[in-house]
Amino acid sequence: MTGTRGRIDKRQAILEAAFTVFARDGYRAASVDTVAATAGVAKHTIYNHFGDKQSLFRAAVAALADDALARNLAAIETLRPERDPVEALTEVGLKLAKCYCDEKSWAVRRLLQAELGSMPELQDIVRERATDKVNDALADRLARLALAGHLRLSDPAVAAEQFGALLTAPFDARSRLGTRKIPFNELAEVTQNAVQTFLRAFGVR
Amino acid sequence: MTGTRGRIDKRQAILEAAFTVFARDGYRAASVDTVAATAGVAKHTIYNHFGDKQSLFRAAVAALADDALARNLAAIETLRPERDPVEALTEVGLKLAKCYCDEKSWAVRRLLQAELGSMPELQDIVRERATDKVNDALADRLARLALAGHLRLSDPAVAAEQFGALLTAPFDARSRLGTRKIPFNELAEVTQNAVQTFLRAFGVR
DNA sequence: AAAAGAATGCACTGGTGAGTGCAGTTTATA
DNA sequence: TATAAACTGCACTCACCAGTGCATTCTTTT
Repeated sequence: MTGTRGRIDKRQAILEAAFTVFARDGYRAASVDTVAATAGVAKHTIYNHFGDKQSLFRAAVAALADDALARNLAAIETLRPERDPVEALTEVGLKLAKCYCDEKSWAVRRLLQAELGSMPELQDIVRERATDKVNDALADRLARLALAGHLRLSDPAVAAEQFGALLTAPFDARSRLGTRKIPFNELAEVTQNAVQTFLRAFGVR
Repeated sequence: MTGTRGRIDKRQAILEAAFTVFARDGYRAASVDTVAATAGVAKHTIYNHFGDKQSLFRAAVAALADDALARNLAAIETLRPERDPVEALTEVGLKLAKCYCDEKSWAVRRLLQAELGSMPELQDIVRERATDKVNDALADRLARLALAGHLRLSDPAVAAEQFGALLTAPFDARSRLGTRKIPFNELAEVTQNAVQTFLRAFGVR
């Protein structure tokens, strides 16, 4: 009666393979046989663990969303009110930009958007696990910066929304929706631009 | 030898039906039979006009991209340097936001992103026809505003990029990727926020 | 009116993929 | 060591769908 119900290593291997294959081929074009082959596992094992293709997909996406949340929150932690706001915002911005431009992040967003029609719950899975929490955490930190006298803002939620917008939206075009890898200096440039504009609008100067 | 080669009305009906079905079901899940039925046309007719499923898809997406471009450019026309910049930016912002939140726009972006892997050319089709031109046009107008002394900016391209970011990115979250319809007052609110922040950063005050 | 071109309906091929059934093997637990 | 549970390999069903072939029926042009 130990915790090895379902042989965790296999389950993990399946989840990783599933994400790889789904990300490469898309949900519909990916076959369960391919996932099985990639994971080095019999097709039956997959059906034992996850029941059907949809559930496997949901599980894979959820796992990735958890990952992404952790990395984003870790980045936001860096934003402490006792630091120099320019420096701190730039560092956090760069970290968040890196998260956003991660290959897996692109894949999750792509899969999510593609299958929205057939599996609306996906939206909530990802939003509850990641997006919302990241925005809240960022808003909290910005509020503390404002309280410390480093920013002048009326609504921290809006400020977080806009900081995020300035930081991520430019990459949609620049990386051609994740097709092209963004070189580091461009990452830094966009971050720089975002922080500069954000501080021009909300900084105390 | 008149211009009716291919019976335009049928071709048009097919394109519209194709887009409807693709947008609803996604590229792979949509069957050519369904498109034919929706268009009220025999399957053969589709193959006569477009050759195969992929070409039909490309044609449908391209047609929609042309539409979107026209609407976006029309919106940007409104941005004339002799007008009051706050008013002008707000009006243009609202129009652009409306374009971005249009149901068809969401569908195009969804389909595009979903099929990027299997049809990379799509990216270029849409970018050449719409995105790039819109950005350029916006940058041009912002440059003229700056020249007229209404804005203080070093790089109009970056300014356009950021105005676009502030204007569109918030809707990704707020409309849940196009799932939820944005009520007008929220559209106005986001636009308001965007213009306000943009002018705080780049306005002459 | 005749001929050419489009469009239609229907049946058919060939391919693919989700999910199941089964018989046998490995691994862990008691 | 016995026994249950998990895993494997393979074959099989069933459904769906892109694309084609053909005989027939409009529609347009000359």
